[in-house]
Amino acid sequence: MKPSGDAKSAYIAVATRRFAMDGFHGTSLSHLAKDAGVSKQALLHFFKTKEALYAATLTALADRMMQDLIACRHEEPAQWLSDYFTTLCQNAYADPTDMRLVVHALLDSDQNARKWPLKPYLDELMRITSDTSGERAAEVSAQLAWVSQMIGMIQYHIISVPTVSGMYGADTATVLQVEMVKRIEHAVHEFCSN
Amino acid sequence: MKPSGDAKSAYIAVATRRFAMDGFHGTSLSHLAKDAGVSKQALLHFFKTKEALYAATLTALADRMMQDLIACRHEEPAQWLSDYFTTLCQNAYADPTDMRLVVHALLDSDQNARKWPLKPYLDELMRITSDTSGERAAEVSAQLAWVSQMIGMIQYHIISVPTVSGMYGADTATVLQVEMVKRIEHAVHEFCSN
DNA sequence: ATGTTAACTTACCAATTGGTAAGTGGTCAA
DNA sequence: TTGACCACTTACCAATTGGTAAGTTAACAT
Repeated sequence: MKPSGDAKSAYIAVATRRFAMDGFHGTSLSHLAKDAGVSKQALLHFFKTKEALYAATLTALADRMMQDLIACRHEEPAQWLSDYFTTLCQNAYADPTDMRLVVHALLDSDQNARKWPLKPYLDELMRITSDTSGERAAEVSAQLAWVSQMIGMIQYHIISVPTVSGMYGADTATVLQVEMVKRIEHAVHEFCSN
Repeated sequence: MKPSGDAKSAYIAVATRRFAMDGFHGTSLSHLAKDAGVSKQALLHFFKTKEALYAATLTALADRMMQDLIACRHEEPAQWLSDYFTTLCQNAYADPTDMRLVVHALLDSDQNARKWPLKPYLDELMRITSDTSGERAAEVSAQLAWVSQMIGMIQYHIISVPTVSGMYGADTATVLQVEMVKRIEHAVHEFCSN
């Protein structure tokens, strides 16, 4: 018998990739099973429904994003944020899976009121940003706006890469990537120094 | 007999709403037919496949976005951009359909290399931005980066409204909307005055 | 009156969907 | 040795999918 946890997380890994690519509705259990090299019911043994597997996928995503954020910890909040956002963007060029999954999940979020597992991650991000601002830490909405703007800017940019590349060529897309990282650093700098 | 053009565009309107809500894979021809109050084959009479209907939907979207952009025309490019982006955002609060559709289309764009109908719209936006900058109109990628950042910021914000509302309450979401419009104006101002 | 065409409808199709039921074979504690 | 349990498989299911084929109905030009 194979160790249980391994198989389960392997299935989540497979599901993550496919859900990120094709979304919830674009992914079938049969495809997932074929990707994982097992029968469809192997998945349903661990996750009672497709929805449950999707939920597990999103929870794992939230854990990963929180880990990545913590991994960039730095004494200076400004440096922390700058490091985090730039590495987030750079890594997403190599593997856009997580960013795509977040956006897919956002688009799905109306129809079924699912408890959103990314809230702790967002809260932690807002806590860090509140440390950068000396006395004016009052307005929560301003921090939420900035954080939302930053991750939105990164995630949207990542999901638009294939389209931009198709429109203006791979060269332009590459130049745009460099430009975007510069803009991220600029945005963090500007936010932390006023 | 009903006039042909009316019915066809009515079907596109129905499809637009549903594709924007549930994406391509989450929408079935039967649902669309029920929404439109006709049989499934009424749709297939005008659009040979589901893909073709989706493509027509995206083309209509592109036309609409171009129209909205032109409708805001102004002597001053800076004013034009400011007007356009703020009204785009404001309208999207009332009806997020178009913004959601764009994002869905972006996520779909890898798997099938479809000719992207929004390119003229993007080109026009970049033309306007190039008018704002006096002499430094050289770098196309910088303009593309800015334009992509602006529409990304707006579209991502719009699709995240339900989630943010669920996380932090409708009140916070409303405050965030006001904050976001201010940020748009600030971004346009900053871009046009350096 | 008649033929043509456009805008549909009902009837049907194979393929795929998410999910259930009932095993199978191996591991491990007693 | 036995019996429980776990990870998994094969077999099956009703429902739905996108799409085809063959009418039907009404407007309109000739």
